Amino acid sequence: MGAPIAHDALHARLEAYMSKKGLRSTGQRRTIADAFFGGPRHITIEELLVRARTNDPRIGYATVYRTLKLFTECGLATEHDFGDGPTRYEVAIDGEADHHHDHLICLECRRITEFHDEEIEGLQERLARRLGFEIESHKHEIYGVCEACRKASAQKKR
Amino acid sequence: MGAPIAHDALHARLEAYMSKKGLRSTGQRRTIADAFFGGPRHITIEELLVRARTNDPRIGYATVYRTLKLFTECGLATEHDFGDGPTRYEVAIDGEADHHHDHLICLECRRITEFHDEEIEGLQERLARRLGFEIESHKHEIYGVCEACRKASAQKKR
DNA sequence: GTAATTGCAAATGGTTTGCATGTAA
DNA sequence: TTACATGCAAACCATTTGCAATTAC
Repeated sequence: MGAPIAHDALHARLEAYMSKKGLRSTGQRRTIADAFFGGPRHITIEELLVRARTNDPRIGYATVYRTLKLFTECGLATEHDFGDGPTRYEVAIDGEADHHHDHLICLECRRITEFHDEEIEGLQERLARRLGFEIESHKHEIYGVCEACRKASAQKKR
Repeated sequence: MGAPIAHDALHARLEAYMSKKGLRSTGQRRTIADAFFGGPRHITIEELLVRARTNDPRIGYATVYRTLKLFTECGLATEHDFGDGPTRYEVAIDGEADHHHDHLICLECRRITEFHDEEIEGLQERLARRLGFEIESHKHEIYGVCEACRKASAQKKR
C-alpha cells in the first residue's frame, strides 16, 4: 500500500505554493514533508529531525526550522507553544478543509486532546466584535489533569 | 497623599506569604513589589527592572526574575506570554478578590485589552468535564486588529 | 551564627542567522 | 547560470543557575 491519499493532496498543495512563490522543490523539503504528514500530531522540531533523518541522515537542524516555517506560511502547519519546552507543529488540514480546533493539555502526562466548540467560537466572535476587534486568530488552551492521571494519583495515595 | 490602599493590602499579602514560608523580607523584594504594584499592567521584567532601579540602582536582573517568580507562586502575579518577546506580568488581585480575565491582543499596536465572559467560562468548564478533565488553568487569547488600527490603516490606503 | 538572598557572570535551551558551498530551474 | 537552499557553527534572546559575598532573622 502507498501513502494515504491525504498525503498526496498535502504534497500537491505544498508544490503549488512553492512554485507560485518561486521557491524550489528540494529533496530535503519533500523528505521533511513526508516525515511531517506521516508523523504524530503535535510534533517538535527535534522529533521531526529524527524522523526525517531516517530517510536522509544529512538533513540539518536549521533546515527543519526553515521548512516548518515555510509550511506554516503556506497554511499546511500550525505552531503551538504549550508552555513547556519547544514549539509543537501540527498538520493544519484534514482532507480538503481547514480543521480548526483548540487544546486541552494534561499537566501530568502532557497528553494533548483537541476540542472544538462552535458555541464558544461564536461567543468569542461576538465579544471581539463588540470591542471593535477584528479577529485574526486565537489561542484557547485548557490546562488540567486528565481522567487517567487523576485515577492513577488517587491509586497512589492510598 | 500616600500609596493607594490596595498597595498596602498587596504588600501585606506578600509579607504574610513570606513569613509563612520562612522567606525573608528584603529591601529588594519590597522595592520590586512597589515597582510592580504601582506600574503599568502587563509589564516585562526589563521594564520592571528599570522602574525598580529608580529606587535602588543596584538591583540585578536575576533578582527581578526570582522575585516575580515568587509573586507568581504566592498568587500576586500572573505570567502571560503573548507570543512576541518576553513574558509579561500582571497584578493578579484587585482589591480583595482574584480577578480572572483573558486577553485580546492587537497585532498592530500590541495593545492589550482584558475581557471576561462567564458564558465562555461555563462552556469551557462543561466541555472539560465532559472529556474527563479537571481544569487547573486556562489561556484564552484573541489576536486581531483593534478599531483604532483598522481606522488608521483604512486612512493610509486612500 | 546560620540559612536565605543577592549580584554577577556564565550556562542553558530554543530558535535564528551569516556565510561558503551546493543545486534546482 | 543564477537565484534559491543547505549545513554548519556562531549568534541571539529570554531565562536560569552556580557561587562567593552579603544580610535578615
